[in-house]
Amino acid sequence: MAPTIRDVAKLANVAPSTVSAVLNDKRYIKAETRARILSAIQKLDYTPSRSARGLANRTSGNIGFIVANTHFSHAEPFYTRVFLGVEFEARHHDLYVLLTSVNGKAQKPEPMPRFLLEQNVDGVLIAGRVPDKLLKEVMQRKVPTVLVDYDGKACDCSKVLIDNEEGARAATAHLLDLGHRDIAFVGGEKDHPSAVERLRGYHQALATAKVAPSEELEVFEGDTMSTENGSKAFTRMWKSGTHPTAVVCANDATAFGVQLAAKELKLKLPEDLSLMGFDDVVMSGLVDPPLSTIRVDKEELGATALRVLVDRIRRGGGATTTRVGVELIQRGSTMPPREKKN
Amino acid sequence: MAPTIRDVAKLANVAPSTVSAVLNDKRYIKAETRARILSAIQKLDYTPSRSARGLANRTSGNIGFIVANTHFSHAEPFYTRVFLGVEFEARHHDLYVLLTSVNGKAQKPEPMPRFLLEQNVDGVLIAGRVPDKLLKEVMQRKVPTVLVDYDGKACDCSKVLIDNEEGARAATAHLLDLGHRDIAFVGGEKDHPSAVERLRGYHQALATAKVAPSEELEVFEGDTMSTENGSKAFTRMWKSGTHPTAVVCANDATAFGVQLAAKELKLKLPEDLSLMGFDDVVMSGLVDPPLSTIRVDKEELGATALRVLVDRIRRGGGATTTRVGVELIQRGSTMPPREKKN
DNA sequence: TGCTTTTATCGAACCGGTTCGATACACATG
DNA sequence: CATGTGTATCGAACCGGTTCGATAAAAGCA
Repeated sequence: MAPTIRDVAKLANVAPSTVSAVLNDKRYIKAETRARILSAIQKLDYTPSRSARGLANRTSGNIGFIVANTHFSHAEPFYTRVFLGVEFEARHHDLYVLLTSVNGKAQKPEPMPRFLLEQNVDGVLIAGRVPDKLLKEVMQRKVPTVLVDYDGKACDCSKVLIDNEEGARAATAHLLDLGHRDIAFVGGEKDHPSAVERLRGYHQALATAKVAPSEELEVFEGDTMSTENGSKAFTRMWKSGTHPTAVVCANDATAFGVQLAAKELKLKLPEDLSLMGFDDVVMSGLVDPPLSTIRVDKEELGATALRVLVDRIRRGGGATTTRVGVELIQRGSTMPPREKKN
Repeated sequence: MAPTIRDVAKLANVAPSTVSAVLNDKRYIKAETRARILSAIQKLDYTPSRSARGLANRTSGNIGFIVANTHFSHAEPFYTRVFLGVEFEARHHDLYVLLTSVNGKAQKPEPMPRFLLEQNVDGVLIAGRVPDKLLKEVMQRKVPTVLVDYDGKACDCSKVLIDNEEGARAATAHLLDLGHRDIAFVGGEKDHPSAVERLRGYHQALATAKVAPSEELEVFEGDTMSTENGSKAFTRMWKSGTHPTAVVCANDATAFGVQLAAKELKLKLPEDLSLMGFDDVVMSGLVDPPLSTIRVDKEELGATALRVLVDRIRRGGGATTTRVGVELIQRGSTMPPREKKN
């Protein structure tokens, strides 16, 4: 049988409540008494029971991590790494993380995650896009919630997001610095919050460099930011006669699509076309030429989200929005444009 | 405040213990009383508190899932999907799953997962290879443990493994059925437990078809089952004058290696060489020609592991070994051999 | 010296379940 | 009719923590 707080109390010759006070750093405790209790804890290898603790102060010590299954078992371990960041940080806060996946394209009325129904979490992290319906239901529960990498509109909870605007600005500025002036923006789904922000960053960089934007240079396709849609969008633009010397892509996946389409169109990379991605997925370093991109620190994203959540749980307060920084990674897909033939 | 069992009891005009009896399906309860209690539970939207429950029967309702970080954030979401299978199945058993990653190449004394130190799990699943030291320490804790997809030797806990032998047998039989007689086995690390079993299955299939095995047709390379090693091994064999019409590979990665090497050697696929992989990773469907392979149902692997664990927890008993089935996926990399020129 | 404030510890009550002996009625049996 | 057995429910004690008012010694102050 595991030792209880009463065992510790007996060994240290104090009342259980005194041990509890030491454990929780409350009330006045004589230094000598504290030492005696701590040594008793050591001797017995005592760990407080989470169930008992939870029962007494009606907290669970758990936080829930919700992610769409479609995002999670994706080949690119983006949210996996976000989760690892969360779990690692949670260790410092004495919290357990309950990971659950929900059906991303929920047609049928999907049940809520158990830990919410059973009120068994002190807070919830929602990673990536999830169905609006779920989001609403979670909000109704009044559980402290933080959205990670998804800017659900009309959702007044805290958010931890990638600094998409700054990233796209840096990506575009990098191409401008290389001398490019005809820079396209190729995306998949046009309305995706991240895409919108990245497009804005692209515009800002152009404005700063006093390069006029152009409708023809901004193309989108379909309702996801996928390789296929990237490919289609770029092909359409190119065939319609718009020939940029560089492309800022909504993310790495669309960049791969552009890469494929460009090869199909007999363009030589990166000489004929410079390419910037966004996310820095594993594949980015493996394609030919390796993709220059904007790196997002996934573990840090998760760790930050957890800290924000803990803050809301412990200190309360209103909804906040935090942006985690990005980093430009220069690989082989970007170079100065060919000399213009006049 | 959430309703308690006493609220339910009051509403149904019974004692709390009677509600508990209904909840746990114990003792004699009059049908009419049960109905009254259930309706009260409904009306109040009552869910029993896990903490209180855990405290009373000193169980946590949690199970731990341990995986090496190197395996987990790998691009191929193998263990991610195993985990999803576990979590999904756990819902039916009213268990929460605590996922934690450990350092795969732990040189330094890494701390045990928290949930073990705090005795906060009723059982543990260990997915994939983890450091021997950790394995030993977990065993010492006497927590019910099940190894998933790792046959840790001298570890007398239950195991749930892939049926490697059967898979390789099926792969080889498929090639034999197509008419191949000169079938090679190409692997990476020769001593890897999975590779050993798969080689055995290959031998069995040959024996059944009364085809004599040959040393020249079995090649290995290096100490991992990687694309590079697959490529090297095949090239070496081919250049030494051994020219099979088909190859069974230790896994998909080595198969990709063989594919690359074969193209390098100006072989036309699949006409000149049929190829079988093993695992059915995401990439298998994307290469050219798409790889015929042996599919492992990762979610099922996880679900099975959880069921085995639950069984050990609830019913106890000795260590068992379970094999989960595999499925032959025929894609474009296999076809009958060319007519032999006599 | 007498009185207030600070420091230090105790112990009973409580959190929300589960367990199990006590109790009591209904019905069958000899 | 006495006795035994199966059915049905109750309620007190318990699981292992936390909380907080009570108590008292030590320190500060007039």
